Amino acid sequence: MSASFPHGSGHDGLIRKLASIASVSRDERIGLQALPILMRSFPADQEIVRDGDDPDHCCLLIEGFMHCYKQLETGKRQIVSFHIPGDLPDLQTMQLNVMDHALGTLTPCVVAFIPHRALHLLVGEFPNLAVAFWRDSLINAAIFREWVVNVGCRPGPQRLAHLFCELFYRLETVGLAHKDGCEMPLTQAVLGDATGLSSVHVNRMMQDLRGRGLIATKAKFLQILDREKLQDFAGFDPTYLHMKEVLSP
Amino acid sequence: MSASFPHGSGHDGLIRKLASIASVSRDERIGLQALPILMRSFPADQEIVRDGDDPDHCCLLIEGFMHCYKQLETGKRQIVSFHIPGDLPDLQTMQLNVMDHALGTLTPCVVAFIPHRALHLLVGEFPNLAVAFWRDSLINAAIFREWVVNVGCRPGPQRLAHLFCELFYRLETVGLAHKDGCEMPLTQAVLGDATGLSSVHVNRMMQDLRGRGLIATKAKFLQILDREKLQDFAGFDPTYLHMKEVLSP
DNA sequence: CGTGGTATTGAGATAAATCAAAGTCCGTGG
DNA sequence: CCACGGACTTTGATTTATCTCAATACCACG
Repeated sequence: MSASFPHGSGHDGLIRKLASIASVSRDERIGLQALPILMRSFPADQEIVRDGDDPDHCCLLIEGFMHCYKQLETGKRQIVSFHIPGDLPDLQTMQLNVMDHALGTLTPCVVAFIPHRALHLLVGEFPNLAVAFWRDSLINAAIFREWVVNVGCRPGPQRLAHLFCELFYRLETVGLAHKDGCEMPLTQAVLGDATGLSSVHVNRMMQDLRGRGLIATKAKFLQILDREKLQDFAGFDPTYLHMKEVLSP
Repeated sequence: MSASFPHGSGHDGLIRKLASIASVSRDERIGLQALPILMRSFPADQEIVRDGDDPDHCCLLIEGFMHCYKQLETGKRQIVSFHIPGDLPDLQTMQLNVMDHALGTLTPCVVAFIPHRALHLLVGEFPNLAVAFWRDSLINAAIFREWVVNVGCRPGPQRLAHLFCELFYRLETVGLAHKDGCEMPLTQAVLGDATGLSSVHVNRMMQDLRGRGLIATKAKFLQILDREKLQDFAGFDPTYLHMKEVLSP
């Protein structure tokens, strides 16, 4: 199993995730290891959970990029979050019955499905794990807040730059970044749907960022030429990601 | 005490809030009643929690309107949420050490302060209350998502209309709306900071909404002339507020 | 009855959208 | 190995939504 999925089994991924946001005891680890997990692979651009669904399981992303989005009747689409390996993109379905958005793959993905029933039993036994999940939800909410700021009041180039800073930072945290950049398998149309810009404008703003010597792109790789300068330009302050905070027992 | 605060003591407000998102047992109610709560009044436009703070208590809004916002170095300001009586606008400080935004009053407010220490003891004793808090956080996150959509891809008039629908709906839920509208003590500049529009543009878009026969405004009251039409126009679907969902024990 | 904060109006500037056409890249199959 | 097709990126030209600045009008309150 872990042979076929280079980034570890679902259990390992989940334990690593929770350990990164709260301390996890030995018993809790054993409980997590016992969770029934179903691993599945998906092609790119596949809808995994539909808007309006009431799923009976959560997803843990093992490999690939996913996104949450809302499709408006006007034809417009807004991406509200990107997800990278280690994320629990629809954790809220444990507590909220109806999906108010859709969840889909952006690239080919490996996803681990964990039944709500098993998760509820587990957090019933280990309240500390409920706290870890709650904390994860709160960090996600903090990211949403920053996205409101991003689309609400940053000009095009800064808006893209800020998104790049966030993704780089998050990928780094799970060991998926390189020294000078990261994989960025997102088309300009996708970046547009995430930033509230048209794809044509995204293209021009990327040229702007390249012209400023902040980034370079080759194929699906985003090279960050000067991280400090990029962050300053974007007004990026990683505090909102709440990564380096003291872990309480 | 409850004599001086018409909308009930802090304890009542908190119990009502939690009961609206999860079932609360008799013992839990007793535990909540025993919380040490400090009530305070504030004038309008006062910052209650600062960006970067690490508070040791949560706020429960008893009376008035509050808002969460981020001030950018560029001088721009983005409001990321509005809060009405019954809300816990900084509940996340129970789990996240650093405020990544500020919290302030919009109107004169009555706020109940509840120490983290007491809350942590309580949720330690009653894990079900932790779930209720978690659920509240998730509903707030759902509202942030919808705000990303609002600012990201709705045109001016629809954007304002959507915000009005949301506020009316939420005020209704806590019994603070009238049949045909609600108090709306928000200046056009404030509405602009929330929707990512300039105050001048807000003014023109309000005229647009009035011209369409959707709303009317007198003094600080927002009259909703045709709720159906307004919701259709805004593309408003209250699902994301997760109000009517089955309450699990 | 001022006076300060809002709301409104007008005119001009600008960021970003739209539409349409090339251009580039990349995988696939012949 | 090359040619093809489809998806993505880039470019140009035009239109539109929204911003900015500045002036004026309207209240509500002391």
